[in-house]
Amino acid sequence: MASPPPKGESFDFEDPRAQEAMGSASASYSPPGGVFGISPPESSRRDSRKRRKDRPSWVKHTFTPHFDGHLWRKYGQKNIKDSVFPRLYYRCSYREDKQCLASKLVQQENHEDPPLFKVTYTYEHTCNTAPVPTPDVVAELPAPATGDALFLRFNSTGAGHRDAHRMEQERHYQQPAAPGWPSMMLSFDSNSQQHEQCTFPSELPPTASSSSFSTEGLPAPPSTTDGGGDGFSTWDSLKYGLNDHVHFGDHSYLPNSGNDGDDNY
DNA sequence: TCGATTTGACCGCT
DNA sequence: AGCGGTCAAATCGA
Repeated sequence: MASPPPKGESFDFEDPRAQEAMGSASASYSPPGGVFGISPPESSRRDSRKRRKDRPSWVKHTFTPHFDGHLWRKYGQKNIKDSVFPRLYYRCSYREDKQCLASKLVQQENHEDPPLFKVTYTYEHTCNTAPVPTPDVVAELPAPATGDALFLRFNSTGAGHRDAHRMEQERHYQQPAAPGWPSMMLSFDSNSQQHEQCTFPSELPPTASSSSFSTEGLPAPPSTTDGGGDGFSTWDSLKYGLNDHVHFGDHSYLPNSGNDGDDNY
């Protein structure tokens, strides 16, 4: 995921070298893989477990670990000592196809509503695949006078995606909608590889989060004939984002985009 | 039938 | 020795 830590989400490097590579910049971000020049592990099982510490890794705290703009395949789950929640292991779906070594560990950290997840990423994506379908949608709602706001803007050539059902499954892991969920401000422009995101807790009225965010002004939901892929449509993306509070993060990285990096929870 | 997930086992690391 | 990350066979679902 080559993306800068969205505002409102903390983002820390576990590997000191990684942090060093970030440089001054909390404001800039580079794909660790390219920065560190660390060779991928050998393909053999034995070697793949070697020198674990040498692998670049960085940590991100997020409410929506399952939807970060890349396609992940779960390959393991483990109960961790001293942790109530199991740790989930994912790697890039294109691991074989494109020798993409990116992987991530997802671990829920608390019972909050929404629950906070710690996501540890290892290796940068080398698959160069477009992040998850970025909808050809521009949907904006005027911010209510109360200050509660939902702002979505998607500008993208995003093609349909094939991994829809998995997203569907993953979204079920999310907590059900609740008043405490963060509302979201999000601006997307995949063409320019830019996005900004800001999540923050608020007492978002239901009307602002979903029901009033009707189909008005939006393209009609695509037919279920998955001509454009497996059905994980722009429409679905939108619905998930609004109703299940899965937001669109880590769409891409932007060298000069804001990276507060240390606004932890 | 094929691809994704689950889960027990293996093994590196501390 | 115990913990944690990964593998891979079994299972599940579309």
